[in-house]
Amino acid sequence: MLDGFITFHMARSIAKATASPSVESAPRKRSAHDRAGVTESMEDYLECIFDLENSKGYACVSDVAEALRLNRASTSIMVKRLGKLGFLRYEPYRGFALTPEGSRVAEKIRKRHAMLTDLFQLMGLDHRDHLSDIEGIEHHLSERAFRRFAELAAHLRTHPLPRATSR
Amino acid sequence: MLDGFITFHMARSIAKATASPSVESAPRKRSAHDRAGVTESMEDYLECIFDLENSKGYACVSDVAEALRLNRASTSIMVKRLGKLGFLRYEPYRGFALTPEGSRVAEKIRKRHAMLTDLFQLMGLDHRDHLSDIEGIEHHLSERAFRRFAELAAHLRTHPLPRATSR
DNA sequence: GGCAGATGTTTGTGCCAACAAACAAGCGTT
DNA sequence: AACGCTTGTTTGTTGGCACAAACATCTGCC
Repeated sequence: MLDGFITFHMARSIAKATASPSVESAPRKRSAHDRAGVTESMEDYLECIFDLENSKGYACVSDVAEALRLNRASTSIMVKRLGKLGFLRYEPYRGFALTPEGSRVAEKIRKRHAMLTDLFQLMGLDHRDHLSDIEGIEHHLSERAFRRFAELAAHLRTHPLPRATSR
Repeated sequence: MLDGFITFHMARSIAKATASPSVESAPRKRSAHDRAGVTESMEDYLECIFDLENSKGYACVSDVAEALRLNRASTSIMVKRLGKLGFLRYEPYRGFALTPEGSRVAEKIRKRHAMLTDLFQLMGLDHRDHLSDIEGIEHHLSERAFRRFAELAAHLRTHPLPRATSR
């Protein structure tokens, strides 16, 4: 067993004399998120609160929890934390609302979400089947990439991509 | 202060009588990853090990740690875990190597990485400036979306996208 | 054969983020 | 005023994943 690298240490000696490493060495932000202290999770909450405020005028813990399919407890804790961080005006038991800063973050994500939904549609991918792709990607688009992808979408609208090969 | 929602409970009563919620309610996989028990982190490790095996013939804890800019301790622990999960053949102090299953996962990510690098390039986005976009996105592309994006890239190669507007 | 330095592993901590269960507050009804 | 339902909060636990520091093992070299 493990015969695939019986020569492990042998190989190491050889490598020392020959090859050089440096295969990959990106800066790497662990756990993805963290653009200036905002985690993906926070972005999700903020986006959701933003949507709720826009659709029914305000958000409450229970609605956010339900929309995100999370526990009320988790939501309450996060709302409190987002308050402490300045993304929400928050008063225990009284409610909460986005601050301009929170709104800014939420809108950034919402825009990415909308653009991606659009782009997927234009590529012939039903956005409802690809919600998790979209939700995954939306947190990882830099401003530059976002703008360029938006241009791509605009281009595809006038110059449709040929129909998918298979499927 | 907080005057923005003094009418919180009032609003709630009103809402009860009028609007309906259901603003958003996706299935949502918390923490993104988790395609059959493989976390993003694991995918990163596997991809890295894959690259190392392909470039110098084998991988060791220190190289992986260095490539991912992580602690040797973290790496050691994860390697052990990946072994237990069947992605690596692993013997303490002796070394490790990808199993076919580990290879499969790693290659899936590597392909997505390569495709995205290509796509970004074709869109006029220097992939080196957008490594974190790419690394973020590569974990979130379903097979279907991946194939379609690959087709998009192929198309862009023959039908270049008009130059970026501003920047 | 034994030591030093490199490499690998274990242990103890910390943080994020989820959950369940217990508890608190607000509001309507009686 | 008091009960009960809904909503919000706190507490205790869990799991992932990172780190530093302590410890173990291996290898090469004398």
